[in-house]
Amino acid sequence: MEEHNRENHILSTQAIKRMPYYLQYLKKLAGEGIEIVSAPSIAAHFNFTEIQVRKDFSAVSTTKGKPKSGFTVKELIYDMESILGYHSVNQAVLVGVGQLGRALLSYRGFENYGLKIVVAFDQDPETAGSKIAGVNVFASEKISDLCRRMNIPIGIITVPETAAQTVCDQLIAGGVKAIWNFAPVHLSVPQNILVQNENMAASLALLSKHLEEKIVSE
Amino acid sequence: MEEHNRENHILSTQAIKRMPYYLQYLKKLAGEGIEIVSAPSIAAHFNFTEIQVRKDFSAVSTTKGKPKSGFTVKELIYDMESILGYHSVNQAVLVGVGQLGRALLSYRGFENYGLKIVVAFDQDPETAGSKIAGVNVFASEKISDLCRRMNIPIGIITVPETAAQTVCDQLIAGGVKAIWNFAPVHLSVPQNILVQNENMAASLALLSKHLEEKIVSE
DNA sequence: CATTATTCGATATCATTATATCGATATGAT
DNA sequence: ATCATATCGATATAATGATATCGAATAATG
Repeated sequence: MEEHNRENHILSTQAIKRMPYYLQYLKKLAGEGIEIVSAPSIAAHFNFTEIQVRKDFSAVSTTKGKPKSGFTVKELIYDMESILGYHSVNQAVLVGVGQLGRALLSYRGFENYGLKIVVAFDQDPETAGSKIAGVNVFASEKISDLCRRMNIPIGIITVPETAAQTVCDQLIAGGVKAIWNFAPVHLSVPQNILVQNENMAASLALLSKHLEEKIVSE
Repeated sequence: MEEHNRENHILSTQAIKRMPYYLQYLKKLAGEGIEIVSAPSIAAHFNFTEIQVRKDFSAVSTTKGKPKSGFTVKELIYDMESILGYHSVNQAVLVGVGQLGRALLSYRGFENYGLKIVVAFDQDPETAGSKIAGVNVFASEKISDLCRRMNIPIGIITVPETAAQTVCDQLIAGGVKAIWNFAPVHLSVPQNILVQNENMAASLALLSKHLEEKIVSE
């Protein structure tokens, strides 16, 4: 007799990226009092295929969908939030308190995504010592030491590209496990460290390519 | 007799995303006076395979690489910049002058990527009428009209998620061809309009998934 | 001037991701 | 109760993207 547990359904990288979109929409539906939702209706909203939606859901959901009706909105929300780690909060530090750094510090929404920026760093002695959006800013020399002592798993890099690799090395020296990199450079890191690049130049590349209409689809 | 022109080599979406990284590195090399570069050396730097680098290069380059030596740095830079449209400048408007909007307006680096933000919009009557980083801010009601009159191809959305679809519709009504969306929502648009999402929640999802070590590679 | 080592380009294979097909099951209508 | 229909899950196929293989080219070396 076969056992059907969730572990068979693997969650691909692409699927993970779609989760926040599903989640946002499901929460909106829940807010409107909708309790059951079908894969085809979700697919219609996002312009996905219903098969893809069904697969994505089955990869994260602990319960099955019901033929002819669909999935329970609340359960989907709960399951996705669990999978994405929104129920536990990860602490992060941010390095580089320029315009972008300040914007990220001021964006309180991250806590909904399980991320809390607890400390920031900046090279400028003026900025270091100040407090931005309730977060203390320290001098960059203290990165490694503080990260290690506070056992911080995530580092956010919002420094100019020339400083990015140095900062990255300091974060890793401080024991950080994952790096969210907003500098438009490639960072060299050891195997076990994840670098998540938020490279706007890359997005822009797709944009302008589209405007030239020579692109090959996605 | 077969003709070998560049048109055979198609440029995939993923390859386009890699271009800004190559470009950044190639420019650094050029700054150091390096004139020739090989695929294996580039691959080593990025932790890519040399085959991938070679394929990417051959998809954009007008000239061929030379066995035993490599590619001409200058030519690669020129070809990539052309492909990515950095030589011509696209005008854009930005809607939503909050923290993030201000950060983007202040970031002058976009002009290197062929993007120039010429006008901004905001709902708040205080903000509208002001000037941020040299860019005039107008009231949101004027979006469609101004975009159409100035023939703007790109709209940047940095408003809260509740307002994003409305703004999106206004931009499209104004004739915008591509949208760079920083709001964490799916936008519904006609077929011919490109939406490039810059969803930090999606990146965060991958980050925290990695921290749980349950992820399935990339 | 022949030999060797390195890189190139083209074609082939493999991996990942997305879509299509189809039988099974639940809901609502007759 | 039976039938029609919408949706489900599972398996199969297709598309996209990454990697491996291999002969050809060229620069450096003896």
